[in-house]
Amino acid sequence: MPPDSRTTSPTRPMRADARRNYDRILAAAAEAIAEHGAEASLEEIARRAGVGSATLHRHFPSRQRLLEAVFRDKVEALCATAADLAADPDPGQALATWLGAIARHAVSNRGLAASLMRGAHEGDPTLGATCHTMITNAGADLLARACRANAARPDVSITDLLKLVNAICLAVEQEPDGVAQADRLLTLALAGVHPAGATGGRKM
Amino acid sequence: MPPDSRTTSPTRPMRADARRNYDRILAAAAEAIAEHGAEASLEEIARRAGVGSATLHRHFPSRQRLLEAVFRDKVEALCATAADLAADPDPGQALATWLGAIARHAVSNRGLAASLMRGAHEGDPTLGATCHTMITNAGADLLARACRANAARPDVSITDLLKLVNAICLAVEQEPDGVAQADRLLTLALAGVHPAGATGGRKM
DNA sequence: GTACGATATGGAGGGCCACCCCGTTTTTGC
DNA sequence: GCAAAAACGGGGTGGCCCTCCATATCGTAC
Repeated sequence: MPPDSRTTSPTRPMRADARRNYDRILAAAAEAIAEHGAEASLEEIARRAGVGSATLHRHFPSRQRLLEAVFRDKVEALCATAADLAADPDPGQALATWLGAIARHAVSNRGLAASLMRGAHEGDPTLGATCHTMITNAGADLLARACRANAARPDVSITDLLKLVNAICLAVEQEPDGVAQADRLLTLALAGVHPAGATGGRKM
Repeated sequence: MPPDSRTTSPTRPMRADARRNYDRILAAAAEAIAEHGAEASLEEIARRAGVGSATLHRHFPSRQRLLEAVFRDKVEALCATAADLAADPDPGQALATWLGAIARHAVSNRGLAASLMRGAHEGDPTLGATCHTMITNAGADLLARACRANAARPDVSITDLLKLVNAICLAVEQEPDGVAQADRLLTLALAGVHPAGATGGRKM
């Protein structure tokens, strides 16, 4: 959803050329990020979009904003998946499935993990609507259900869980067999290092 | 150990001024990396060291080399810790303790995780002696012992385990309460998401 | 102590980048 | 059509990484 595609709005609708450039930049950014990851050159994106670099910066004041716009629909899809899974008869399984889906998306869409990881932090008070908060909200229910069904430790937070998944994806996203690695590491983290049945706790 | 401090050596010893600059650069790099992480500006490091940027590049042909030199002693300490823990009566506990130690070091020494994560990969065939391989070798024993004591799943590799730890550290290293977060996430990953006693496996 | 060859140095410069300023062009509402 | 508002983009600034090569410094043999 580009900022002002809706015509009836408190803020004036976008001018036609602005909207066209906005879309072009988004398309070019998607391409470039797929090729070079979240650190893709903004100038190259502008070049590909056939737009001056100033225009890019006007539409997306920060790299994070651009990333969020690029991945908005993927994130929405993941949120929808979460909603579907909320009806799953096995809440523990549902949570695991969802985290797996995030991992799969994050590894095959370079830059997504980075986008999910950083909230609207650092003096960018775009209240709500960031990828980070969207995913967090979507996952909270899933985790709560899993907890209630005694399929997840009660002391684990959705924030920690997502941080774990994203950390894994970020770490393996530029390796050739990233998908396989992410899956293996996530499975490991969910099940724990100790063999099933061994004492679970850990002290240091 | 600077490359050629030893006087009896197949390669000629370093010239005194070269050695002085080498040390200065290392000190400046440690400072800068502590402040700005693994992506600290090389030019600023050279500036702080009072040397030209060419000198820095001559001594450390790549950022990775510089990181490895900066963190060499920390890594050696971790390896020594591993050696000590190899005598621990509880191999599972020993492994967990060691991984925790890595996490603590990695979070409080910004850049260490990044240095540990990347091996000598990408056309930099500095056979052996990289941080990555040192840590991997040190951990292999610990994991093998834990496995034998049935305190770790037999199908987990030391590579995966370290990747997990480093991923976590990389993800939280720039947050204010990084140490606490890293510890929480590592504990979670080691113990698993499922409450102790629940079925361990996960399918997707 | 001096002279000389080997070694190390660092400033200048090239290529790339993010970000901003401001004169110019395009769009829109009337 | 027209004027005001909105958007544009070339070009400038400053930062970064990295390399070249004329110069300075060191170690040594005498």
